[in-house]
Amino acid sequence: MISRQPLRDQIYQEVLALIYRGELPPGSRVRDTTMAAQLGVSRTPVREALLRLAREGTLEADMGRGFSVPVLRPEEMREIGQILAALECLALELSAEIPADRLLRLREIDRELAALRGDVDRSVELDEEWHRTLLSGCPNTRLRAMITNLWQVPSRYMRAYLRDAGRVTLSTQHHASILEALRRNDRVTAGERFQHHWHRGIEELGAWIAR
Amino acid sequence: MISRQPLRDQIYQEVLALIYRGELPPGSRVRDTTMAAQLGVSRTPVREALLRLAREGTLEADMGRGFSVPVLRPEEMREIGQILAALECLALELSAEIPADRLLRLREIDRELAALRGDVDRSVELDEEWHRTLLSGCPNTRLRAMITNLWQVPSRYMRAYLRDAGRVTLSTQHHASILEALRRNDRVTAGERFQHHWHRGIEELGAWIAR
DNA sequence: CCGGAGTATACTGTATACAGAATACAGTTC
DNA sequence: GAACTGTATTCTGTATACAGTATACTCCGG
Repeated sequence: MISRQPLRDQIYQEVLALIYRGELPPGSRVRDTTMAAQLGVSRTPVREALLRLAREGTLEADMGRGFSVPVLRPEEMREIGQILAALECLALELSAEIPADRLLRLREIDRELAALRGDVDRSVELDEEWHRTLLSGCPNTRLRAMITNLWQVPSRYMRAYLRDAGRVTLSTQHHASILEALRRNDRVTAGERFQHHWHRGIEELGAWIAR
Repeated sequence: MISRQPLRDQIYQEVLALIYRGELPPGSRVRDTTMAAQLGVSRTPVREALLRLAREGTLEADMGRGFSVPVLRPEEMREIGQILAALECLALELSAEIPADRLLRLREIDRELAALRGDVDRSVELDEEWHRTLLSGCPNTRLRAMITNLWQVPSRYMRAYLRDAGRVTLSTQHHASILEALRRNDRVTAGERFQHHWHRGIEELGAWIAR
């Protein structure tokens, strides 16, 4: 079965990648006509992609003034962080006991993450994959999709932070302590540690943005 | 200050209202060209509105086959219900103590809700307003916006249910018990009752859809 | 040398046009 | 009479065109 994806979805991915890679830095305007020319498509699917990104918080849309990459605000990161912490905890609660092979896979990702030095994009990707893997057993499809979508905001913040601060030590020790609780199937403790993990991350990013 | 709203937003509201009112029943296809002609605008802003509705779950978008109003599935209601229960609880936790005048306003809405007989749309609107009012003190703007957006799914289900079942007794007694806990500023109990409220609602709707 | 008004340019928001795919229907064959 | 195939029509997805508005630049006055 071959899959035909609408242009808007491919463009969506492409623009997201551009923002993630640091081209299109915060504050820069995104002109649909320019983007269309750059990607070799027309404005219509580009605008559809940009409108979606705007609704998801990765872009800003001012009436009559088009789209721009929003500047990083500690507030925004805090708000999204609170939401994601709650939703990921919920997803964990709704999941059945995490099977051993998945716990193994999670440890493996952490190892790879710890071994990385300097590759910002790969680091954040691995962190995201860790969370996705952890919650992959949650039967609430809609919830999983929402979490994946919301992640693009922290993703943006983390990439900017790591790139700027040079610090590529994503807190794998937090991950480890969460896994430890899960290995005992102690969901309550795991949830608490999850919350703690998020709050620490928010604080760290907030302090950095405040400069 | 006059507000110029993009057409796509006005159309968004309009189509949403059409679905809510029961025109465009579940399963019916929504053709952008027809809708555009009906509203006296072009296809472009219509498609932008429909794409947004599709991303929010109020419409379905099949590649190459356009848009349609999804049929009601107990699964979907359960999934959204779990998410909304968690998010509204979070919003309540993040809120400062509910001031007396807001508690009064909430009681007033409940009274109005109890007095209604048969007006489905008004009932659901009031129920939504009750929740919006309750959480209006939450400082997490993003969270509030998300909750409002997510509500369109339960809204659709509740309207269909009430219209079909004829039963217009939206559980105001649950509301009352939640308010009672809040009056004592007992957030934990209020949260628990909130969860209970949602779960009962989900069960009720689920049982009805299963027929 | 600085500030403001006017014009020119560029860009957004919306409308229309076009191409390819999906569906429905009819004709033909078994 | 039923099933399949070819064709016509409709509709989606994408491209292009147009109009109104915001921005930038220049020219003039102070």
